[in-house]
Amino acid sequence: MVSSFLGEFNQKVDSKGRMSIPADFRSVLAEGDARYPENPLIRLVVLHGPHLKHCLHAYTVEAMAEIEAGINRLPRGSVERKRASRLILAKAWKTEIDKDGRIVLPQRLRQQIGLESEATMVAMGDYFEIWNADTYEEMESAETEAWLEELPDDFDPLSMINPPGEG
Amino acid sequence: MVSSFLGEFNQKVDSKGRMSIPADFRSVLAEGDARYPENPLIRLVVLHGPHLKHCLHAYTVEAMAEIEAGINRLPRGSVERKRASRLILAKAWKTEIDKDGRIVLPQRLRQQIGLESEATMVAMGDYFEIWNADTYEEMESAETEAWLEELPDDFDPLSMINPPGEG
DNA sequence: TTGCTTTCCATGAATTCCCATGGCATCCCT
DNA sequence: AGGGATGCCATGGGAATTCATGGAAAGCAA
Repeated sequence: MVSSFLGEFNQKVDSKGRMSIPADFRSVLAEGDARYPENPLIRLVVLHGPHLKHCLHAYTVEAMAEIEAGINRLPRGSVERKRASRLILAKAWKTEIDKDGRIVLPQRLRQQIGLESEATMVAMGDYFEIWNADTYEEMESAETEAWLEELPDDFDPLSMINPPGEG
Repeated sequence: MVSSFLGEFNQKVDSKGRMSIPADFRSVLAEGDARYPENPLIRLVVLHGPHLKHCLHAYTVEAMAEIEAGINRLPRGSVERKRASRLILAKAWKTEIDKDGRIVLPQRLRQQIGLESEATMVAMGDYFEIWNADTYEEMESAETEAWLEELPDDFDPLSMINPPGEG
């Protein structure tokens, strides 16, 4: 059982594109990297397909292996498999966290999500998102406002979840 | 079957944000942590989503695992799942109780509920709430007053409960 | 060389760890 | 029942470590 990403963190991005990965996330990424700790440099995979306009998705190498396995289960030569490969595999970037706990995001990826001086990383369970901090804040407050209007004051998001064994 | 949180406790919060977890709660949290007692540091998860303005919710890791499982049952990539992740997983904070029986609440969480020097922890069955002691006292007395007006003098809250096995 | 990338080191702040204290309840022995 | 001893619990202070971050140095390619 691997633990999942939890929480939300802001980190600086310097002029070289360097960005600290929060310690909490590093430990999850380490769990999902069988090579660790023999090899102390923790790996991760960042997806940046065309469906991701505002943020990048970061996975452990283990979770990425499962995604790859899922693609391999599609019929060889099928349109679906080619499409999935093109959108996922071709748009994946594997890298390592350096000994200071940072990665260097290539300029191309920073541009794609409009990342400048500050990033927000948002846990989503088996992956986390990388946002421009300002963009994320806008999106989130807009979204929160929207559901605060729609839903009763005392709405609890836990009510969105069904108990097990109920179809 | 794990035992549930019971009772209501006040604890000091020092300038570093440290707060003792009541021994009664610790033992419930320990039951809900499969890693205990091999690993003597009991874990817990604190939720602080936007629906929680006045208090935080603290869960055992086991209860949190169920919540995560519920989220994972939602279709991958669905709006519901993303929303639940943003409101729950991204607003969750996993920590450990140190060997002195305390946790350190990050400043950000203390601010969210206006927690200063004294906290009240209120058992709610499978989780407990963390309040600023003053806020809780006000809220509770106001609520109690309201109930006394609405409800008949001889109202027994136990009447709200259904017997088991009756659908 | 020139520009770009990677490696290494420095620092301040924040966090975690470790030890000390005092209160309260319990236990035990006489 | 007295009265001490014991142990757990909540709380405080200070030391040590980790973390995020900035800058310099060193490699590499064009």
